[in-house]
Amino acid sequence: MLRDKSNIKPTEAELTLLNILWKIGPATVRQVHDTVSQSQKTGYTTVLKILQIMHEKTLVIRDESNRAHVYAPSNSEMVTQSSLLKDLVLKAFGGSTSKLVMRALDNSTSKEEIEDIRQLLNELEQQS
Amino acid sequence: MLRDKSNIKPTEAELTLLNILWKIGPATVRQVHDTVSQSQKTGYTTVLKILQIMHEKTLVIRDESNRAHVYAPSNSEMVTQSSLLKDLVLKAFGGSTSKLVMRALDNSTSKEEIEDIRQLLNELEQQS
DNA sequence: ATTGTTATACGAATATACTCGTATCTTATT
DNA sequence: AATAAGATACGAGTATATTCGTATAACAAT
Repeated sequence: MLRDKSNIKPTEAELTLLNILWKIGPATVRQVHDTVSQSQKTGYTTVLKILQIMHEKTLVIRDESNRAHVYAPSNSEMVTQSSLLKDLVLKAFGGSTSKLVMRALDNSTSKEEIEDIRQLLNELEQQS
Repeated sequence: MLRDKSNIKPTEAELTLLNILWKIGPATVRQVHDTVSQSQKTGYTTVLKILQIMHEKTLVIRDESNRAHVYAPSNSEMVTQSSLLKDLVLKAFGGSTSKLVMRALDNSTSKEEIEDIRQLLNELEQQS
């Protein structure tokens, strides 16, 4: 069974690096390593290797025109977030998005957040 | 670093079996295997082994008073769902639950679901 | 040109997840 | 009692994820 390239689920380490690339934009291994090192101890070649694997999986694209390759995410943060949510909805919420949303919303949700979500619900309703 | 027992993340195979246990209630390996077999081909001893591992991880409890042990989830579906969501919020949404919720809600959300969520928002607001 | 710095490539060690065969034990049936 | 059925335990093979050391190549500085 061939995997749908558009729907590869990044592993935990891969997601960490994707978060960095979304934040700082296209970057070299050095830059990614510097950034990730601010929050956790990781070897340079570890970051390199993971980016290489991500390239094989087409999770990132890379520009090899310079000696230090420049990596960039293949998919936007939005697309990846949607994909991860879809996966979780299927595996833990019986396919029901509203169940997931209702579970996500709990007492710790602030008034501002509640208002933001209300606003979005209004917009969604008008569209349909 | 010791792991918080209440916050162990089940793997994909483990979550499949947990879903079955939540649905059919406490069950023997045979019953779980019969159920999982309805949707996928899996060996009996594979199910057995995974349940044994889950027992070691305290993801399930088991009653050994009869020859065929009876397995039951340690945590409710609700608690596990919340835990998985919390994990995803941290790893893919910068810790923002409302970002996750807003990403989860898209055009495919039905009017009924929208109304359900509105209702929940009202209740949350009154509580705080 | 030689040396030092910095890059990629590659292989290997380790950890975890998943799968299943075989051994062994318990209970039921003849 | 002997056999069959059905259960758990255990070990091992395979796959994937993660980590990093070492080799080698590219470039810079002297």
